[in-house]
Amino acid sequence: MNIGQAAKHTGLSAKMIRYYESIDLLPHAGRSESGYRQYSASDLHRLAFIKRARDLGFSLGEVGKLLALWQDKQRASADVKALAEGHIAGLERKIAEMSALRDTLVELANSCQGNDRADCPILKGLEQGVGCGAPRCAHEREGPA
Amino acid sequence: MNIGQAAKHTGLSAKMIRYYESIDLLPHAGRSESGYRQYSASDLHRLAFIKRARDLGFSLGEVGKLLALWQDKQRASADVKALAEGHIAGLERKIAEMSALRDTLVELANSCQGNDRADCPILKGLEQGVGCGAPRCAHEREGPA
DNA sequence: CTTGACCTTGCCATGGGGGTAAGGTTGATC
DNA sequence: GATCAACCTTACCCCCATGGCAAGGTCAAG
Repeated sequence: MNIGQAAKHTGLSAKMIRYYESIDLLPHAGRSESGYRQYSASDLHRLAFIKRARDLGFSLGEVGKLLALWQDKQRASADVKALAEGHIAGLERKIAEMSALRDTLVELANSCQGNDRADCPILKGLEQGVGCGAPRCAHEREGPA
Repeated sequence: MNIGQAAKHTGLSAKMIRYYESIDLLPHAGRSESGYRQYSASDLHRLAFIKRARDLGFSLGEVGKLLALWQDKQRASADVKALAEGHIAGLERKIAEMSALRDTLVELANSCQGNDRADCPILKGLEQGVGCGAPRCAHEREGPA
């Protein structure tokens, strides 16, 4: 099977399949006489695994670790669980940050009349400093990090 | 004031201040005789505005629009509000996506014993396809986009 | 043989920075 | 006057994950 067919079957782009090979997330694909990459059913299986892990938001580095654990029949399920839980923690951190930003913005937007007059508390908030729970927002905190 | 001092006062890095200038988010800074960038109080004001908008998660493109609205004394507050609400909607979309991913991962992780045995439902889920509400996860839906 | 769909490699771009090098300036100390 | 550290300048390359484009090879159908 050529790369285009493999792409269609897995939902990945041909470009990304080549990229994954280039960063050694995939073994080098076999080649036809004319140099076309050839994919077997087990290659498709691996590609589909990668696709699903990416869809769940794992980084390519994490996907690599998951693939290694997947291949390793001796692995402990605790290792996999730790990886997943680390990813969950990262997601929850980001969700919390974004929720804090959203809340601040909603407050600002609610205080803004949103009419054709110039007065706008949103811009005033940006001008003067507005409460902000995000980690990047360090200018109003005390600690070093 | 030199760029290092401006950076300290605003919480931005000198690097980013130069970058913002290079993409015309800032007017070209004045220069000393020896070529050092010089920043006035109003420059600092503008930099602080940018910093706060970035802290609230606005993209540099959005920051540019906010700056234009800020400068425009004739603007309608509705324009600013629309920008903020667009950003809020984007945040909420991302939060929803990430929450869906988190929920899926939590389910998988909960079903995993996390001991030293090899059996691991997380890897099985990745192998066989696991429910996924994210938009990138198209392989199990029907519509085109 | 031509056409068009597919494949190959390679380079550039994104956003929002970080790092690092090679050199010029400034100001204080010796 | 020399030297040294801290600052500044420009100009590159790096990250992530991906898209796009260009120039050329291949393959199958007409």
